[in-house]
Order: sequence, then structure tokens, then C-alpha cells
Amino acid sequence: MSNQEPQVGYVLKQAQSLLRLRMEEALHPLALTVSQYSCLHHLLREPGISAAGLARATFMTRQSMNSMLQQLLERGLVVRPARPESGRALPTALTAAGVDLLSAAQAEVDGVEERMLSGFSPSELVSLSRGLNACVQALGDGTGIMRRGAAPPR
Amino acid sequence: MSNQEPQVGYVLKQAQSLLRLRMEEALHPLALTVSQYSCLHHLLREPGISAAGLARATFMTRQSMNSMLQQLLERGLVVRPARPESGRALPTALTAAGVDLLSAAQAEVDGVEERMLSGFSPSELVSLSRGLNACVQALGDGTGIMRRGAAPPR
DNA sequence: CCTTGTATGTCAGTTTTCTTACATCGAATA
DNA sequence: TATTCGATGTAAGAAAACTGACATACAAGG
Repeated sequence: MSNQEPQVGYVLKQAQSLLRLRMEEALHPLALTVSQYSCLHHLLREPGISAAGLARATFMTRQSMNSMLQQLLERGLVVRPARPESGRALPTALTAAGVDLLSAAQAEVDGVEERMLSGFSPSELVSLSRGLNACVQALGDGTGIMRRGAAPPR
Repeated sequence: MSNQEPQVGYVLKQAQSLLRLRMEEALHPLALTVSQYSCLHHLLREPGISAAGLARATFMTRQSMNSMLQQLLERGLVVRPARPESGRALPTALTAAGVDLLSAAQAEVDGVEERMLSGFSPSELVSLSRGLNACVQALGDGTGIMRRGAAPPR
């Protein structure tokens, strides 16, 4: 029935699941989930991004992201204007407390990634990175955007 | 704050998310989720496995797996004895309908994997596979088992 | 025999995430 | 100008998955 290939898809899922588990463990003392960390991580690199953009960057729906931002807002880790300056997008950014917590979280996550990759030679690291990027390219829709809640045809 | 490495963890998540999305799309006509497909996939290769073992193989909790098996049971895709022969484990297996549906699903999934990997040379494929396996090994707990619901200390 | 430890199944409740649907805003366009 | 389109935010509900807790069954060891 099925080819006896090394099952790259399965190993990919296994690696991702295990990485997420280790990150979850490492972030638990900080009361952060991996999703929340990813959100803060992107906010540092792209301050003022909209919740929808943040959702795309972290592979969630914008509804889930807004619900998560609500929590981060209540914890004082992020800020959003009450009303948009223009259009509908509400530009979101980290607070000082958010930056501080992210800093601690980043150290934990870096430790996990280091554990995962410390056995790699530089060329192996490049090879892995290129391979994964090639997978993303091959599965992309051509527009370079991963569209989940894309507008359905009328 | 953070190193400027190629962010392997992020690309890993991106690749896994995109692969799952494409699989979800491909399996949608068959009314199967990726989790359900994974479950059937493992059942074919290890008939008589327990729900707990199945959960470990598919990176879920045994509670979620039992709830999912309930659905597959109602659809007539799997069978489980009402009572265990010995111990508590209920050995689960595919029905003929389960095998048939899995066969169709496997064709779809193979198509997606092919799309993802068709651009790879044989050596690149081996390299990617080895790299991902190395990540799994490095993140493992030494027992070779990914333990999520592991017994907590008293 | 009794105790301990490990594994499994199950119940109950919570949390996270998704789906569906609608309203609003700006840009592009007829 | 009026319309259409795409993007964003939001609300309500459903689905999926997890956590905590408990009971049961076997194995190992005192």
C-alpha cells in the first residue's frame, strides 16, 4: 500500500512535537505557552504589527490570536490602542514588562534549540535549514503566503 | 537579545504547519483529519496496539486518543473488544472499511509528501531525514520514549 | 502474602483553537 | 460617485486536545 520511504513527514512531526514539548517544559516556570512565546517573539521583531499579521506569522487564526492577545494585554505584556489610527488594524507592541519576560523566555528557548542542534556541524546545520526551507517552498501556494482563512470564492 | 541564527525551530514549525495544512486539505474530501489519518496509519502497521500506545505513536494524550477512537468506532473504521483478554489494554485494529479508507487517504497523503520532496536529490533527502532524526535524538529523554503523560513523582 | 510501581482505561472539567458569520475600513475600479 | 474587493476585528458556538483524578490489572520485590 505505502512506499517504504523513510517517512519524512512523520519524522518532521516527531521533531516538531518533541521540540514543542521541550519548549513547553522550559517556558512553564515563566507561565508562558509556546504560542504565547511565539507571539511575543514576533512582536519584538515587528512592533506595531496587526493581530491578523501576527496570526499569519505564528500559524494560527486571527480569532485565536485576538483571544490570546487579550490575555497578554491583561498581564500587561503587550499594548494595543483602543481605536485604530487608520483602517481597522490595531497595531500591537510589547510593553517593558513584555520585553523583560520575553528576554527570560528567549534564554530558555535558546537553550532548548542549542540542545537540539549542538551536535550538528555547521554544514549539517545549513543543510537542515535549507532542506526545511525547500519543504516550505514546495508546499507554498506560489504567493509566498500561507493562507488559512483565505477568502472563499463567491 | 537573540542570536541571528537561521531560526531552525521556526522553519521546523513552519514546515510542519504547512505540511499539516496541505494534508488537511487533501484529506477533507474523505472526512478525515490528519490526526485520524495518523491513527489509522499506525493501526495498519501495528494491529492490536492499545490506545495508549497509539497515543504515544501519534503524539497525543491517551485521553484524546480514546475519544478519537470512539468516533472511528462509530464510523466502523476500527474495532475494539468490549473487554480486555488480559490486563487493561484493549487491542485495537482496522476493519475492512478502515483499510479501504486508509488506502484512499494514503494515496492523498503520498501525493502531498511527493509534492514536498520531489525537488530533493536522493542525497538531500537522506540528509534531511538524518538531520530531523538527529533533532529527535538530541531532544529525547534518553529512554527513547517521548513521555508526555509520564508518571509524576509522588 | 502484601506492597509498590507501572501501565491502561475512563470520567469530569478546562483550555485552546477553529469554524462560521457579520461589520467596518481603505483601496481599487467601473 | 458608487461599487467591489481585500483585509481586519469581533462575536458566538463547536470541536479538539489537555489536565487532574480515580480505578483496575499485571509485574516485581519485600
